Amino acid sequence: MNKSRYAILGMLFDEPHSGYEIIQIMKNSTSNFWQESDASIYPVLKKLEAEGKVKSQSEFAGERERKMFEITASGKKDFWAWIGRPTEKEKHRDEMLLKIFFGANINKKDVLKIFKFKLKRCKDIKKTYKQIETDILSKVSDKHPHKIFWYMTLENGIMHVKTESKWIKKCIQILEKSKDKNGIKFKKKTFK
Amino acid sequence: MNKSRYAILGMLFDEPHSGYEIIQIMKNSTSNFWQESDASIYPVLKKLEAEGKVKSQSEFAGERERKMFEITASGKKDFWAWIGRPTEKEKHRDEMLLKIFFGANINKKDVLKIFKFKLKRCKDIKKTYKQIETDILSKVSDKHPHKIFWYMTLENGIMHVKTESKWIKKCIQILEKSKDKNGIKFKKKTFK
DNA sequence: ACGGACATGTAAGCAGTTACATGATTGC
DNA sequence: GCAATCATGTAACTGCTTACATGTCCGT
Repeated sequence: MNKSRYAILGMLFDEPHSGYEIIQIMKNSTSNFWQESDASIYPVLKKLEAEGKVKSQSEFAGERERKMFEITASGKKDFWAWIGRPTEKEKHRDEMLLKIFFGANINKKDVLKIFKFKLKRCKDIKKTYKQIETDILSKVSDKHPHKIFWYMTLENGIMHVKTESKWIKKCIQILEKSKDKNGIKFKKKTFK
Repeated sequence: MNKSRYAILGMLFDEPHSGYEIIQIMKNSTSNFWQESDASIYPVLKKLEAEGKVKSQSEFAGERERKMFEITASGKKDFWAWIGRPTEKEKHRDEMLLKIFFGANINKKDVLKIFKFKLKRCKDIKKTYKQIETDILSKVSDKHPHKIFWYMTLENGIMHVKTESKWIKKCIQILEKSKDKNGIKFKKKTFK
């Protein structure tokens, strides 16, 4: 339970939230660059409470319980300590790039299919981002201290998805111009 | 053992390699978007062999063994089946973006530190990419069927790292222009 | 003689996911 | 009356990493 705890601590920084709320907030705000599976939130919260980083209090709406968690002073200290530590390099795996890397072993049509499939996904993502911008971010007051940072993370997503689209289009062009290299066979070493 | 197997199968497509060689090749070529820890290669190779996707033959240089693995027809079939399947969305976690998302709870100086730290890392990565381009890629013959695809994956890295740098510089500018919002305090809800 | 690269593996552990389990409330 | 959403959790599994274990060969 290494990084999830800081995501949760950060979510609780301004005001108390229930586990369920944290899940919803993450889905609507950080899912672009940070997501936890639903089930993982509750055990982490439990552990954080045991360590005194958060404290909880149950609210009831009728019979239904809502356990609200509040960050403690010790939790804030942890959060800031994390902020101060150098950000670790993330090992991000890109399955599409792996496929493209092996492109010479795939026929051209299939490579193009991979590109076009991804391009479509990029378009969808771009649309989602634009929607977040108009539906959510633009409605937040400029005085809201978080707004500038929420905007930054969104902008990061927009810029990268545009870059990805540009790269794909460039690759498609290169591919379509290139003669099909299927004729040029590789000398294959095999034993037996 | 889900995706690693295809990375390995792909590496063996043209010619047999030992586990150790695969590790080296990955370090020098796909580490940008795909990496496996050293220890993970051997068990996967073992499993692939048990499934008949690769077959091995030991070579000896004196006492030292080198187990060379060759892909089988069944392995190639698996590889192509993977190529044909839609590429899964990857959940990539970006710790820096998470920190920035919580920027309102951090003092401005520390946010700038996070940006500048990442900017330096971007510069280093860019340098590495350029080195790969001049030291390795430019020396590969244009007729080499893999070259075009190796170039594409490298170009992807270069474009994204440039985008990231651009984004960071933009964010730093925004931050430096903005008045320190520390005065505007958030109404904090706490219980008790 | 010794460190570093070459070479292959095992064991333990952990972070995170999927699937499961339970039940209340709201809206149609 | 039923589906969707609200709400909290557990259990089992899996994929991956870290650390360990062993030994050879080569250059200085």
